[in-house]
Amino acid sequence: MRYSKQRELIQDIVQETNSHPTAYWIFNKAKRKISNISLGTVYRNLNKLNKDGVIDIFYDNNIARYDWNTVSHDHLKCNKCGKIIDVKMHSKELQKEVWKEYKFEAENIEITISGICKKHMNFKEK
Amino acid sequence: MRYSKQRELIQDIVQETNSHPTAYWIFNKAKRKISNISLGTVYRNLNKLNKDGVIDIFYDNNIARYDWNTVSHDHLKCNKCGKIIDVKMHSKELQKEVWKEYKFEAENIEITISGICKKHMNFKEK
DNA sequence: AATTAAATAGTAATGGTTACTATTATTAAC
DNA sequence: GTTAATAATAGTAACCATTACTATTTAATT
Repeated sequence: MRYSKQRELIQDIVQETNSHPTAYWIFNKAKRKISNISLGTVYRNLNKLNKDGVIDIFYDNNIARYDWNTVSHDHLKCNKCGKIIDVKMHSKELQKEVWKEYKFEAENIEITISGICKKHMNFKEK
Repeated sequence: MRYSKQRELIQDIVQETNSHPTAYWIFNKAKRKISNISLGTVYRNLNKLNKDGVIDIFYDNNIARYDWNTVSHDHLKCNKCGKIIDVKMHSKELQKEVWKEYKFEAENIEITISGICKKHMNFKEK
């Protein structure tokens, strides 16, 4: 793979945020540095970086989000503010369970927990 | 909500399969009974049935799949054959864990495990 | 039977993503 | 440093899943 400043920038943008950005968000951020960068370039490079194991893709409902964190982990998504945070659940046990119960050889376990984050919880209901 | 034979048919189709069909699959199946049914009608009614709690929606990467099974459960997806099967993991414990560790109030836990199903596993590598 | 409004078919529009193509830029060889 | 080869780009068109729009049909109510 040949060097390109566009790809370097895209990788930097993904690796500098914890916001699990969409391609479009990355595109807009990238435009501040390379004003004529194309959305296609963003997608092409995000896919390339993902195939090379540099970044992760996951789907939030039907839209792709990109993550610098490539080690297996899970997500909490707040239904009030939409924020997604990384967590590590004990999914090793799930892998064992799924093998024992279903003879299924788990390669990837994706857990998305939606609910209400600390910040947006009502401690007292009126 | 007023009766419509289209909605009844769509509900029947979803409830008669374990294949976690897409809207388009349902649309094609429905056409065999109502040849001029419209794809928009399929989508509108799937959403309506989901809001009424009659069926479930979940996302397989970026496409919606529909499920007659509305009680909380999880999915195993085989990377070889694409088949998705329903399983029940012990996610009550995850709910507790996420509360204890992150003070996050889980409402919905979605676990998708991809890997290799029994049928497509190689027991002996050459 | 007449009235009302919800649901439909058909089609256009939308949003996210990929494909295409002429041009540009990186790398390797001289 | 030039040249040659070709990977990557910008810009745009195409694609696919889904939603929105609108005139017409149909179920329910009077």
